[in-house]
Amino acid sequence: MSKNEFICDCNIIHEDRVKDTIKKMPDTMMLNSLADFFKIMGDSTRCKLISALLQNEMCVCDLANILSMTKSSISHQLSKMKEAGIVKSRREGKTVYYSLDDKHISEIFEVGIKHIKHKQVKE
Amino acid sequence: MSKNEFICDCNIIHEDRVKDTIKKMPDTMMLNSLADFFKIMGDSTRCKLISALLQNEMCVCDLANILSMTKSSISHQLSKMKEAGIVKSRREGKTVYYSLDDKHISEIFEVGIKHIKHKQVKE
DNA sequence: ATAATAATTGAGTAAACATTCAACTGAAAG
DNA sequence: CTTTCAGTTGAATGTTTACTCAATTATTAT
Repeated sequence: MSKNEFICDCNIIHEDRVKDTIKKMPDTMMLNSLADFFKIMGDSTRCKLISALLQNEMCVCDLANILSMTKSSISHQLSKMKEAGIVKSRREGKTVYYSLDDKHISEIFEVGIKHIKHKQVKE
Repeated sequence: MSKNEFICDCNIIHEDRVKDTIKKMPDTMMLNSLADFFKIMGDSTRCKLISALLQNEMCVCDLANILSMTKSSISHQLSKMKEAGIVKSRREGKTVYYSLDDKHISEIFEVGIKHIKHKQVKE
């Protein structure tokens, strides 16, 4: 394999390791989906919404009060989370109730907390 | 509790549920840390780096080749990931080897993939 | 010493994104 | 029918952030 096959600006150091790694890595689509998913989790407003909805199903107004934010911003975030398959909603008269749409979310929260504690130990 | 105690622009609908939820939610610091952690995971370059490092310890040059990106951008990302406690590095001569710094990362990846499959089923 | 190479760093730029504001829907009550 | 309230939506704004480019550091070899 010549150096020119590589697009980047440097010489390759460990060809075998590189080839082996590329072979074993998940496909790009999966990695992009994963990144998109974590991107949705990676915002403190959305993390707060998730942790609230882990306790109870609630309406936009409730959630806005809990986070001390406007209904508008909460609604914007909920709609992103809904599109990402994290929450679902049901309407009851004028009120729209939101709840989590995936049991894995609590699992992901727990593992995330584990990581944070792992990090704290090292400091 | 009067409506004025709430800072947001709306009337409260389910006081009991709101109070109960606030009581049970993790503290703000933990939720912010969680969000920061997921934010680091929420980028496709960093997800690719993680999935490469799940296979092998590697140097910046290897990783740049695998991702077809410049050493500079890889180095920038690795330094963020290091600060977040996700990767660690060791120098051997001119070469710096990176590897994952937390066993939980693979667990988080797996749960993330579970979520994506859950979502795909619904579509 | 000097050259060469791996990696880092800082400033600059363009894209992505969270919140605000104002206007608008949809449903229930008078 | 019109008023009221919960929620949504789109445009605008300010911030964050990923990548680029150029310069610099650290290490090894000549």
